[in-house]
Amino acid sequence: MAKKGQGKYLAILDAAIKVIARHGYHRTRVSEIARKAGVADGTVYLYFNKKEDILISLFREMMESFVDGLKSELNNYSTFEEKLRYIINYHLETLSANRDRAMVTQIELRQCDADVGKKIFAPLSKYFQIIEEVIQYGKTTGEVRTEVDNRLARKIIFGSLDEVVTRWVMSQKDYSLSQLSDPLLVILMNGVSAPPQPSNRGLN
Amino acid sequence: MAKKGQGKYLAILDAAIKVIARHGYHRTRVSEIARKAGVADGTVYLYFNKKEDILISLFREMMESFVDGLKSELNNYSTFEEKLRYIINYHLETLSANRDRAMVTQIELRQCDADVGKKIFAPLSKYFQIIEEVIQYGKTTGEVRTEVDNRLARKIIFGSLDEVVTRWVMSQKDYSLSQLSDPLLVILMNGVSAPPQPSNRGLN
Amino acid sequence: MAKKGQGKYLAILDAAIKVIARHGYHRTRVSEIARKAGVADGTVYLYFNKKEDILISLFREMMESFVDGLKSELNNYSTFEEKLRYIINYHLETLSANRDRAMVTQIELRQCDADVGKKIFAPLSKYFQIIEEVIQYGKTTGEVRTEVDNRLARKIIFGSLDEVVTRWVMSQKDYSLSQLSDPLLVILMNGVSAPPQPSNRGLN
Amino acid sequence: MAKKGQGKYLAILDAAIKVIARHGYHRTRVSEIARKAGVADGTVYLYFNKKEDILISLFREMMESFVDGLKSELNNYSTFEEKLRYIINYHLETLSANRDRAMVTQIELRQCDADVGKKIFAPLSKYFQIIEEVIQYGKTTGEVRTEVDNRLARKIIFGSLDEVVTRWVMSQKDYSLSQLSDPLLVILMNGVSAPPQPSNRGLN
DNA sequence: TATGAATGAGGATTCATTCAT
DNA sequence: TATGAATGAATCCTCATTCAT
Repeated sequence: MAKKGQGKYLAILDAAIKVIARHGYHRTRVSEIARKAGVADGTVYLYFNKKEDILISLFREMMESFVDGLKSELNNYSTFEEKLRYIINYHLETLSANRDRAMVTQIELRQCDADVGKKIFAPLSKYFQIIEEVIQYGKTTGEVRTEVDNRLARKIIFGSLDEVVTRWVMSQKDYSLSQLSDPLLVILMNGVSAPPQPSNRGLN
Repeated sequence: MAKKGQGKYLAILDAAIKVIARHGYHRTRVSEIARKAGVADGTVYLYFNKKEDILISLFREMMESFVDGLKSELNNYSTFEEKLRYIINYHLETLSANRDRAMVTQIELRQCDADVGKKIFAPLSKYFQIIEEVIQYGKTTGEVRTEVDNRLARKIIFGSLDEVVTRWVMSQKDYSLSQLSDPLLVILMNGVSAPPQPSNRGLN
Repeated sequence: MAKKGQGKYLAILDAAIKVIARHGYHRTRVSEIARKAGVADGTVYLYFNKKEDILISLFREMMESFVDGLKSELNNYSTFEEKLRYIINYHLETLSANRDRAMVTQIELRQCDADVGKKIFAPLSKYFQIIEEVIQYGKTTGEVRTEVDNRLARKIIFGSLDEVVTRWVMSQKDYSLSQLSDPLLVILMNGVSAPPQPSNRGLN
Repeated sequence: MAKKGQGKYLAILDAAIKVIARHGYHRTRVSEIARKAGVADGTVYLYFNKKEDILISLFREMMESFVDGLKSELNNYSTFEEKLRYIINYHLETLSANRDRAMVTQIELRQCDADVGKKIFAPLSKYFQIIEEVIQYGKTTGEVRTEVDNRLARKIIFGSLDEVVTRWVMSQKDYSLSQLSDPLLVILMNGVSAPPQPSNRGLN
């Protein structure tokens, strides 16, 4: 039952994702995580100090691999639009690849106590930083208007992605997240408003 | 100690907001809500069936008054842009008016178990519907591109607002939410991208 | 099952005496005390904050009633010897009246952690004080040598009584403690040494 | 880290004395003893069957060396008074030489369960026997009144010494135990009472 | 309606002990 | 002999919920 690889530590994290996704963190008993990981209850405490630490480690591991994966590819793209498209694709595809993982990220990780919140913020803020850097890059290439506030734009981008994923996770339906990438990119780039009419003004 | 008005029911909800905002839902004891509301522990169960119901009622009450307030004013505006501006203003100002309330909405309400999630979705979806109707309205006035997917646009609008509020609630800093209304509107309307260069100017 | 009188508080203490005497404090489960007291597990925590507090309260209650009973009678005696005899009788009879109680006092109460030790010392020291006052009184009546150190004499008196009770508690045999009162008094008063021989010196 | 000498067995006992003196037996984890002894947790179980056995062995070793040391010297004294003085000195000096050791003897060793109590009694009773033999010897030399009950006198002597040491161990103050030897001897020999007044002096 | 003492199921955590190496 | 990772039984305490008053 226990996973190989880096051993019981990963086995416990893997089990935690599944169990927490199903029941929610607070309804999850440590003993159930242990059972699913194929270890004894006490073994969990050789790798984590408290139940809460499982959640925090879970998020840290996920965010780190998420951000690492994102960073490594991002340099392959040279325009802002390509970079943003990549972020959107990466975000949606990574999260839709594993619904359990997404569920933990979107729902469970927000509930926690203030302490947890802070510990979770650190890895998240690296992602924020990357987005803001891309926006800044867009300004240097002239693709992004200079009046745009980097931080606000980042909140809009991240907030949109996050909401899209949240609704997907909460929805029973099984639509594909990736199909939303292109329309999302278009709106983030151009907004929702129709371009000013080429105006038949001149015709009158 | 007990609030007047609609009596103990509201007193309990008021107390719940404060206590949950401070400690988080799961760390909040029913007895603490009761104490803060000035009623006996058992009295809480004359108005609510389970602890969970307090949270659900809390959200329903908040969303209903939120949506009612939004609806009643929205008709005063005749263009899509005005309507969207109003939604943004209303959302940010209503939530920044009471940090405790905002905290409960943004953080605590997401934690709950699947059941709770569903009960919470109903009032929220009314808000979603209003936003989508406004978008649809924008299409009829020609302000919104018809290719824009209503549901996706709604997710972007709501997701952006939600993220802006979430960062505000989590942030220690005390900046004003309202100041973000205008720049947010601009980006949602026009996106982040710079307009195509009139460019061939020099060619003429 | 629950005792009447001052209600559950006393019922729990009574149950605790019996259970702790049988199994020892550390082997005693709170749930067993609760069961014997005829209350629910949680009820114990309405009257005591921690398991440890049961032990402390137990000792405080016992020492207080012990000291109160001792004080009230002690004034009836006017010589040091009578007072000391009364202390000895009272100590031995009170403790032999309830073997469970004695067992808790003699054995279990000494084990505790430093914190407990300190909380237990306060009531005990009242008893020490009474003994020392009686010794001092003996000096004023000329019954006690003035070179005798009050504190040391108190330790000898208390230590002797304590050891006598400890051996009785630990012994399986069922001899009477009271029968030791008189010989104990004699030795404490006169020591073990034979008086100097009236010495047939004069006869030679 | 591991002590030399008889090897790990003694290292573990030494470590146990220190750790138990600091935290108390029940709060002491076997792993802490192992760490302090410089051995692995499992190694402890090559030398002791159960945690409890460490305590019992500890006491047995201490009592055996205590009794051996006492016996060997006791024959050097020929009067009861000298022998008793030696016992008192030896008891107080031996225990004050190592506060950790004393702490374990006085406090921790009393806590244990009935089973432990019995196993501990055997080595202790050798000490009791020696004291009683000395008392009996005092009767043969005429130094001790024959009415004195040997067992009771032993309890008084041991109880006094024990109480003196207990108060010293529990006290924060750092007074010398040895200084109590002489006054203790005087009271045990002669009691606390003043000699009968030669009184009829004035009549002559 | 209102109370709040009482309930008791539930679960995180500890730590003595084992055993494969 | 020695190790120390792994075990899992054991239990204190919390707190949502009930119900006699």
